[in-house]
Amino acid sequence: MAKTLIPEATVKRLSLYLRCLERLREDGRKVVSSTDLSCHLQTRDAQVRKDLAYFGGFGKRGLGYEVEPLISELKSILGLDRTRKIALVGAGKLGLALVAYPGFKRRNFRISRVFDNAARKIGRLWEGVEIQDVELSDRVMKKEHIEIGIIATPGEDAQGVAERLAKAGVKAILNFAPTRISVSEPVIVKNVDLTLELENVSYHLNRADV
Amino acid sequence: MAKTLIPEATVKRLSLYLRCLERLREDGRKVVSSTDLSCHLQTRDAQVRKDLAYFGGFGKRGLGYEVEPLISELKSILGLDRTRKIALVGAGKLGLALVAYPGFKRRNFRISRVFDNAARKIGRLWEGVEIQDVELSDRVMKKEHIEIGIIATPGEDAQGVAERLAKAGVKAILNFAPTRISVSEPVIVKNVDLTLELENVSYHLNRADV
DNA sequence: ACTTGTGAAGCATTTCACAGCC
DNA sequence: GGCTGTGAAATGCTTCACAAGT
Repeated sequence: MAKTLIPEATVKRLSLYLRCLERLREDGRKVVSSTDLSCHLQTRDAQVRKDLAYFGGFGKRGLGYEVEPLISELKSILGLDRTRKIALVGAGKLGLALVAYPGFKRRNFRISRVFDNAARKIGRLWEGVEIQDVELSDRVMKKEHIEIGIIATPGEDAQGVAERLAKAGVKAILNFAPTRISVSEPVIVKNVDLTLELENVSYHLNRADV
Repeated sequence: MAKTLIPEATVKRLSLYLRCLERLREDGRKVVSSTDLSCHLQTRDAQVRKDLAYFGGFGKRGLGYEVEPLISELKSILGLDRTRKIALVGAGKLGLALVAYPGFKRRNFRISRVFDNAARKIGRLWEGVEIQDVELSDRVMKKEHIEIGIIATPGEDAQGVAERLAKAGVKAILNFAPTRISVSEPVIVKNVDLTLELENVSYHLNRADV
């Protein structure tokens, strides 16, 4: 039913267009051209038009795109117009920083449950959420229909947690642990490896003379 | 002088090969084939061979690639065989989590300076590093030849910090703030937007029926 | 027999260029 | 005049298929 002919690269840029539009809106802009959008991101104007045209003719010829309606359209396309419940496993420094991260709330992502396996952490409150025993996660997550799981454990625990999350009926997993995970269930898995970008930088520094 | 004919996609995979090889080494493997490597990542064997061949004939026909030498080669290509000094600006929850992140140390990235502009944070110790006034950053960074800057401030401060880092002679900037930054100087800028992946997940959940 | 290295083919994405509309 | 939407061309990346080496 869904037309999956849309390039993944296009979908990734949608989020960037949304950010850019929100900034332009704050500056009071009512209408933007594809050229306006393209010069703030690093791409060509034709790319912007083609990307947006995949989802419908949002623009007006001779004029451009209206900022406010386009923001709404993009939010709807990205599914950001409704709240998504998230459970996070691993209440270490990184995990707790993610729970407090304002960028998630701003996009309607709500980390409503936090789990850990360390007795000394269980029961504590963080950002209004109680840290619970990971053993309870299966039941809680099924009952509350939590869609997304975030893994912020040490690398060696990541695979086990991933399998647990998958069994608990999660539809997507975001893995911040520096270990590749694989799941048999039909779950969307995204690995967010914080060192990858640094390694990439290191490579390019190495090449640029010295 | 540098042959820049190497696809960026290849460079990104190099880091993944390195991780995979280190795991295989722990399992006691001495030699691997391109097929071994490809099935752990999600790519084809020919891709692995082509990627590695860009940098030299590391493999032996009929046999495969020796694990230990290949790990060394990849580290050298990625510039991970020497320590890189990093300064982090923004001692909030995310910033401090990054300072403590073990994955960076493991790859020879050393966050040797931490800066903030909040008086109540300045002077505190974290992971053995003193949090310093961001006003001192220019002088300190130039003196210590710090190559990489990490921005972990709120979004509204990111652009200003980026310009400051660029003037302080940094060669690359990793921006964790949810705001696009741009710098005039010839600096490598990488935006690591933690919400991008979540938004991508949200899009795909939206498409997969409900 | 097994596995690399690589030109050639195939596929995906980006850019060009222009018709169509405001 | 300015700007979108879109086929067609160009570019870039991946996969195939096989010669060559061990």
